[in-house]
Amino acid sequence: MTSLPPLVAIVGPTASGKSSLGIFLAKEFSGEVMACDSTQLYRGFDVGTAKPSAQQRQEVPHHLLDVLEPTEASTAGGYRERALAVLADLRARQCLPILTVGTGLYLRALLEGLADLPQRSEEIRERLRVSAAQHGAGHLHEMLKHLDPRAATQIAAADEQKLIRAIEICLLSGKPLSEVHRTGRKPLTGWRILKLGLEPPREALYQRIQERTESMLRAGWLDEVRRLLAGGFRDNAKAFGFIGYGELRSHLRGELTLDAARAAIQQGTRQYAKRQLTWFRREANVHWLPGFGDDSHIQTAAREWLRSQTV
RNA sequence: GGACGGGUGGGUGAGUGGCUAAAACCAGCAGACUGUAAAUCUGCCGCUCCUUGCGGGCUACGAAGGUUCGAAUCCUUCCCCGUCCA
Repeated sequence: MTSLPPLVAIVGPTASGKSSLGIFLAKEFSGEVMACDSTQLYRGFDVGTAKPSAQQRQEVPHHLLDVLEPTEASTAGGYRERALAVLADLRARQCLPILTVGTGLYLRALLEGLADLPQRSEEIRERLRVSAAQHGAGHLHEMLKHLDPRAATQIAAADEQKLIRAIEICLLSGKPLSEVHRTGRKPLTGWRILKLGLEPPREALYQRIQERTESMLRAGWLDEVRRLLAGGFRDNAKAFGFIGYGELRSHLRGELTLDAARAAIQQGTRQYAKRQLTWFRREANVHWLPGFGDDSHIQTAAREWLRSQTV
């Protein structure tokens, strides 16, 4: 009854095997993989972001990897634009898009659209930050209360990052945030969205994170960091905030033992996986599979489900 | 053998007679999140009962006794750990 071409989105926590499942499904259904991950966008950050290998990328075309320099900032809006371009291309070639989704916000931005919000302004942010530092805690929240009382009730007084964004929008648009939020949101149309979720048992997932960290280190993660540091861009390059990169840099500087760095990475990754699960649980219409994406039973189940959806 | 210092909830660690189921931080769990999202923030966090209440009961600050209306906090003995002296 619907003739719209399907679009598959695989959601799941880090280390749940989204890439493997994506490649498997791409082969089965002659599709191509689109990463939906804020970190894999960055060139040069490969091992630590668990980017698909060169070989995997040869087997199946991958999109939205390696499109940013470490010093560039990725944003949900930017991702959406790039993704729309890729989708147009895949549609023209009648390829099945398969998104491997680590970054829930980016998927939502793509599927549901973003409101017509002004982009960030570093000048305003700087001013707000200075003002916050001068006036102390609670100041930004008070400010937002004046600009948009409704929005203020939804953002915690301590959440400086979100407060700044909200105030920024009010100032730039001249309207309250809660009003602007309701305008201009354009959901993705022309595709039939099929969402698959990977949710392995928590203990197994944590075990896998443990092991994957080890194997990333064996695979030359440290050398990668060394190379990036030699690249000489500024310390505050956003990508160095990704899990592990900061820790390994500290280790290379002799501030952290490798054991401590490894433990911190594993812990940070577990916490990240948890947050991803919290986000994805709210996602509507996800067909959940209770295991890892590289498990053949799960792959079969995914394939059968997709078949049943795309007859 | 002697002299000090110390043993607190999963961890670090505050607390020297009642306001203490015990600060703070970490870990853990749950949650929020429309342009930094691998980010940022929130709640819960001994066990248990129900009529879910700033409710009740039980257990808890190395162990055992004691003082006191009341002890993690004072006293005694014992057991551990650290440093120093022999």
